[in-house]
Amino acid sequence: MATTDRAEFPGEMTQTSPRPAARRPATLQDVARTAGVSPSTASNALTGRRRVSPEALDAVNEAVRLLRYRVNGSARSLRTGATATMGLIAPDVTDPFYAEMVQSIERDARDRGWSVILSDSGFDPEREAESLRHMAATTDGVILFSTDPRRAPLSELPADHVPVVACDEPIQAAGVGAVRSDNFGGGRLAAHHLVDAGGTRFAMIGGLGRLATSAERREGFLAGLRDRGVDSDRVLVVGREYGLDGGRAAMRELLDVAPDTDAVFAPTDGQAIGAMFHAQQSGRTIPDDLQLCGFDGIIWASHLSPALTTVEQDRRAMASRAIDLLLGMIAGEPAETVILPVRLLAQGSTRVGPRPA
Amino acid sequence: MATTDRAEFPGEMTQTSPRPAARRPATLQDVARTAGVSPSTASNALTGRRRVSPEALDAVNEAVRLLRYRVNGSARSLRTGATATMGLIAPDVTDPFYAEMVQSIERDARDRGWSVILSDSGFDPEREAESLRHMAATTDGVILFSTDPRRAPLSELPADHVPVVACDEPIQAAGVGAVRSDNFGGGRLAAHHLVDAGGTRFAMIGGLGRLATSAERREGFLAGLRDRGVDSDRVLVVGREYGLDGGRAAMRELLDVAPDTDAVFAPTDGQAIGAMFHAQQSGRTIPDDLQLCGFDGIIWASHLSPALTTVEQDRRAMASRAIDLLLGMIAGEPAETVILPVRLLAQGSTRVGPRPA
DNA sequence: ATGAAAGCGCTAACAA
DNA sequence: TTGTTAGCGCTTTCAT
Repeated sequence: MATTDRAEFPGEMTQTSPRPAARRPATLQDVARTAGVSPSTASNALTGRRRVSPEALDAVNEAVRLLRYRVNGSARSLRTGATATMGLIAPDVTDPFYAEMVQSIERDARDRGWSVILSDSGFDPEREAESLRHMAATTDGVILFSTDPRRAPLSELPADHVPVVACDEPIQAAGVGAVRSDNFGGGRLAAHHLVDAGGTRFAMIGGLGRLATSAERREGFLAGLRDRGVDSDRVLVVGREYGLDGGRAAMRELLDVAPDTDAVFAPTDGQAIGAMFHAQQSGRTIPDDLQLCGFDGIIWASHLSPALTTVEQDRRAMASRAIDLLLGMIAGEPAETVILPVRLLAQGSTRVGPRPA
Repeated sequence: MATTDRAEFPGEMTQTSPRPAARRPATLQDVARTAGVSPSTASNALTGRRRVSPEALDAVNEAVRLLRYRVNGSARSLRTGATATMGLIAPDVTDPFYAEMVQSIERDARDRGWSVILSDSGFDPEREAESLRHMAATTDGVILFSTDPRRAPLSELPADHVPVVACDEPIQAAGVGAVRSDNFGGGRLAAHHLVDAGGTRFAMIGGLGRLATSAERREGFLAGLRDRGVDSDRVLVVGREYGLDGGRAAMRELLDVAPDTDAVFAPTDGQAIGAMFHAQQSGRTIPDDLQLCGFDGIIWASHLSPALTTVEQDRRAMASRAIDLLLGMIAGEPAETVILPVRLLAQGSTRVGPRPA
């Protein structure tokens, strides 16, 4: 590194150079010198934070092109205290719902000139807290799909608090932004639909899951059943694990305990699909023997046979609102809570209910 | 920001403070002062790059705890030229295969103290190149699931080349590390299996996809058929789009052109599953009417009815080998190419072939 | 509209 | 083993 001296004998240049001339990357100083302006003018030309004469601007841009200059992010961050990087913590990027959210958020962020550091918490509050702590020190803000809201991991953060937007999951802490769907309303929507489609013996699988979201959807579902005169005390609620396997297990338990169930709600599509697979492999026909409604609206739901009826979340909107909110908070605006509407996507796993006259 | 002065009148302290005392985060200087040592000793105590007396070590650690010190990554990076951050570029994190790879890589990296900046290229070489360029300037190395190997985007990088490991996809460029499965061998494995399971009229869907991986698997498949005496010129190869929709479209085309096909290979599970959905919805029974074999071994493959026979890639191994390789290259070791073995996961979408006596 | 100069927080020569 | 000091590349007063 320190041996920047040229070879003293031409012969030495002929050595098998494993790498093409590894020149020191150009600095802003180099650009300024080449452009014939001062470093501060070069800086202002590039950042646009101060007006610069057209000539200077051109000269700087030309020098940048010539020298293939790229700003040194570390130096800029050290100076300004900002990194143009945000953290993103999700419980399981293998789950299509989170995967879609990650994709949308990352694209949206990049389009605005931001980088995204990803962390998969694996539904583990420890990992989540550790990632959050790390990101508090290395990013300008974090979008968090929290795994355990009761833990309120934010209070454990170092004094320098990063802006945090809680996505999908509520978090009990002041100063935290939040973006999520109308989970209660969605659960209620599912209940109404299942009743209208002719369900008579209702159950919910995955209704005991650790995510607060699951609880909200469950309460909405039970309330929706009550709206229609169903005694919600008689509604079976089983299962707490997420994903296909969680749904399978819950459906197994359900068919064991209450084989005459004919209308089932699941708080996530992953669980609903796992449940559907198990029910079908146990010989049930959907929707004839059993009607099923999920939540999320992941792409897979629409490809299955039958396609899964589900309460669709507007993932794109959640992503962009979360970023709007986070960037706003980074810029000093106050934290807000955004609740997005959901809609019922009626597909083959439920029968269309009797049309009202 | 600049007004760090205390309020001159006690009364002013009572103003509604929107945020808890936003103290300046502690610096290493602060730690050194508190611990009663020099900055360099504090630095060495924390990084372990030079031996430090036990007393000094204790004092520094205590000061760190006391002041809740966290190292300023920008400053460290500016000084050392390293960021402890790697880039990860994948074409579509919504595809379970990439999602699983991203999850494994991220976990593995974090366990080793590295952060991961994610970029979804959306199968777009432009986005891919742009991300690569950006990461070349902000990370210490990149793991790249390239979308278009012929483009050889690496040659366009600025002179300062980051170490790059091409994962899953080959890249035509010197000095690039590579980790991928034995795609040719896997395709051949699929062919043998389908023949042994009684297939007679073979086809491949998604065999025209843009990824080089698809071509390798195709060639292996055709070679495998030839091994068994099948005239590979008579094997239909259709479809170029990825994902469930790509597989659906390809199967539609196939059933249209050659409805008597009874054994199909797809180069990715996503395509295979889409194809299976379409075939089933067109009234075919799998495996009775049509046998199907995919490639990747994603979790969904094992949940379907019937479960999808597939050539399984060792995703965990790919992830950890890619990171090993990348960290090695960052440390100055030469680029290598690692080819990992695959195995056939025989499930319900193919009939078990006649056992050889 | 421009330039000179200071300094963000850290690590690594170098000296002791 | 420790401390002193310089400087990584950038932005930003402040002065012109």
